[in-house]
Amino acid sequence: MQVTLCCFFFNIEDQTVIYQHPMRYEFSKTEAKWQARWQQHNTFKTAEESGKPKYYVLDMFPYPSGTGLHVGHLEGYTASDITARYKRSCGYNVLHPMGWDAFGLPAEQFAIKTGTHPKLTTEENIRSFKGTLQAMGFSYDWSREINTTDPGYFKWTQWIFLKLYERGLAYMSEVDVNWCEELKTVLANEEVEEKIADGYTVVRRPLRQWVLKITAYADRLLADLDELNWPENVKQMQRNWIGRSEGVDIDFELRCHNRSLRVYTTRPDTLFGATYLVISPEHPLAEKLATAQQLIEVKAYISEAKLKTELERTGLQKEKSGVFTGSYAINPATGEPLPVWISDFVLISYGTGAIMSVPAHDSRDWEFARQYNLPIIEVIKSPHDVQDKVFEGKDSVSVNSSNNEITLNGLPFSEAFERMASWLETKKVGQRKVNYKLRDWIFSRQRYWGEPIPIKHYDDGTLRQETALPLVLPEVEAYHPTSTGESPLANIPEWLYGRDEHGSFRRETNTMPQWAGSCWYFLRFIDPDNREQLIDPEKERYWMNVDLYIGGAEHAVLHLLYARFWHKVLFDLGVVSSKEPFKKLFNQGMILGEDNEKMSKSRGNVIPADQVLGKYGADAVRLYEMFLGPLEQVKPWNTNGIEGISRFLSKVWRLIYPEHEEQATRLSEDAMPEELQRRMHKTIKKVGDDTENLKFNTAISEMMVFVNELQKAGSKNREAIETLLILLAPYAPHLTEELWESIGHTESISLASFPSFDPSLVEESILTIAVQINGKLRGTFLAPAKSPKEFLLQEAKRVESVLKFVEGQTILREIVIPEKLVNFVVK
RNA sequence: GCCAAAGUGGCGGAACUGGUAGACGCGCUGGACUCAAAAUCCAGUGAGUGAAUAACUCGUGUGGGUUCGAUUCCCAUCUUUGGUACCA
Repeated sequence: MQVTLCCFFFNIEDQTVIYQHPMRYEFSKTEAKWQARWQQHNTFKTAEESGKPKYYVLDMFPYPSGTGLHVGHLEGYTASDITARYKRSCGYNVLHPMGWDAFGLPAEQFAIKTGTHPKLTTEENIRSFKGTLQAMGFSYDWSREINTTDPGYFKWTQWIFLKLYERGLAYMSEVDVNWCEELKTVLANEEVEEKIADGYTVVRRPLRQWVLKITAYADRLLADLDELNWPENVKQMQRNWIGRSEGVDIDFELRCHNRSLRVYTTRPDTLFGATYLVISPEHPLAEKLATAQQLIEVKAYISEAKLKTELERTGLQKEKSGVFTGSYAINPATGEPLPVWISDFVLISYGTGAIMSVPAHDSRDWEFARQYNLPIIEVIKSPHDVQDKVFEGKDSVSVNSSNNEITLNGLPFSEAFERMASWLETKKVGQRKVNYKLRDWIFSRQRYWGEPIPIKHYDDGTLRQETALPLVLPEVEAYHPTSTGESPLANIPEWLYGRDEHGSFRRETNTMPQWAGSCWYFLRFIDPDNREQLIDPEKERYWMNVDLYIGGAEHAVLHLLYARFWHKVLFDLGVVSSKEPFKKLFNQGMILGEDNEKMSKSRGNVIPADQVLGKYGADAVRLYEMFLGPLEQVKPWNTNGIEGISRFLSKVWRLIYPEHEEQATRLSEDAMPEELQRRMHKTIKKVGDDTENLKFNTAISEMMVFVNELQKAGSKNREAIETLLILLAPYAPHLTEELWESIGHTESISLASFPSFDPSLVEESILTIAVQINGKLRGTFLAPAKSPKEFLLQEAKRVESVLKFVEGQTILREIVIPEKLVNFVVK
């Protein structure tokens, strides 16, 4: 499998060729041959009409970057391709498509620098990506290729946006956004950390933005997670992100003000222990509550908080700060006056922007109380003195919690919660409330290279939808954002302004974020050329859900949450028939560089795909990526290891083209010896099970065992070899096609059906039984399968190496596990 | 801090529902073939004691426990990775 296409060896002295072997496996020739043939014969074109059951296996489609693909990117694609090929051989009608998530910042940044239209950059990158994917021999149905920047595609992205708009799920709002200085654009909350990590500056800044009301779907996004066959950790991450909590809104009457202050708490059971209230600096009452005496200090604190970046206010800052307003509120349970403080640890965007502090039972409140010398009152029975240390446990009972109307004393958490919540509700000072951490999705970006948001702003302030979709991007001279924070589109008057029967208008200059196109692309693969509809309902019903979705764990919340949200909206619109898009999700683990570090340009440890492909060929790369370890695991690349895979493929080749022979060997049509037959059936079972369960590493190892066996036995049995080739075909499609042809087949091996195994031949007929003394292995013996216990016991006592341990000892117990072992407990 | 996952030879990793730990591959050692090399094939390869292909002891992060028997179950603890971070 080395690059050596022809192995000429010259003798330096007499200049004659002394050895030439033409039938060594030449991967580059063979791979090119079969890739061309598959293309020519449309081998992997998905049938539209088919009586077969369907299987939809999807990769997270890539953003075609300028740096090209590296071996890490190929891991998931290889896994999905093996699955696709395997499912085809099992008789499924398989949909296995690929496309491009091609709107995005890098192409635009490049355009700003060089003036190259992002479209050109994108086209070129796609060409390179596609070349690599085709060189890997992936069995995509390329006739369904889609590109999110194609007007025929984003027409429907815009269409979905308008549907959101019609349903009140897309609205404009002046919001504090995460503004990225360098990129001159707004980022989603979910993107901020990533960009900061990349070295960008992100600040808070108020801007008029389009926002999608994902919070309206919070409950459904949470509830429907339960039915998904997804990795538990991804579901958990989404649950945490949605962050549902059940609590109570409580109104605290303000002394000296004719109004009340509403707080949200999940611990109404601790109300008797509330000793002060805290409001966020952005709270509308913040300044109003300041007494004359405190006003200067309060104002200073508020403006100081404004200047702090998000990072300073949340992140690393542990030390709490705050200022007393001078005002008091009344604790509805105790009637005691509680001082109202302002502190930036209270977030305006969550709950009511105000909290009641129970320092005895909340670590943040405890810290704050300590710092400002506020009283700490125990109301949950604590194992230690709450003056010294906070007690946050919920598995205790209430104490010191009673007044004339209500007592919680002695009650565990849930009962105390219920009793207090009901009491507050009857007193009309509280109300049960469910809150979510999830925020609405800031959806606009001040960029050129994105889907234009199809909305017209009229002079009189009304908004109307664009009627002619797609609304395409105009050509521009320069891609720089405007200084006002508007996208480059604001610089194109011809595009920007217009007039129609409703009056003159200005178009929306914001574009959509990159996530938009990937929210629904899996639907378009089903019906990529439909000009009338987003998707044909009948086709949608046949193909959805995605049966297997493979991609990186980095999309656990962003893409996967957004896509689920859109899908649910489309479900409500009747466009799709299912509530959830992805039935089964699988996250492949990252492949690290040879230095055990994440691959990155700066570290210089990136292994480019084309490089290893050129050196070892697609089959070896495919097999090696899968052999590296469990698919879900993070694992380092090791170029040495791929040699072993090359050797394995050469071994398979030599089963049919033995060394020093130019012709394919003649296969034997005789029946197999029983030993080999058992081996083969075991291999079929193991490879089938493991491939089904995406345990490709052990499937490959099993095939290696089988090949070693065939080689050792020198077997040329046709059935055995053909079986091997079919099992191996999803993994190493080119080599197996070539060998399949050379042993006389005229049809592609991808049309061959996966063999079935005979259960009676999978079990061994002769088993090795272990003999233990006191649980330690002391010997073994052979016994036929299904031997009775008595027989095993009797045989075990005859094993020579065991005798000396038994002699002179009393056997206290005899344990016999059929087909496994015999254990003597002696003394 | 909190949540989740994982710790097995020199390395990547295997081991079904508690039943012979280390499959398969890399690497390494020796041998065959060769003038020589490459390729290929054969044998060996967890550690220790032993002349030994005899035998025994130890061994799945660490310390305990349950069990005839634990990589697998329980408790504690350490480390690593991923996620999350004042969400009241």
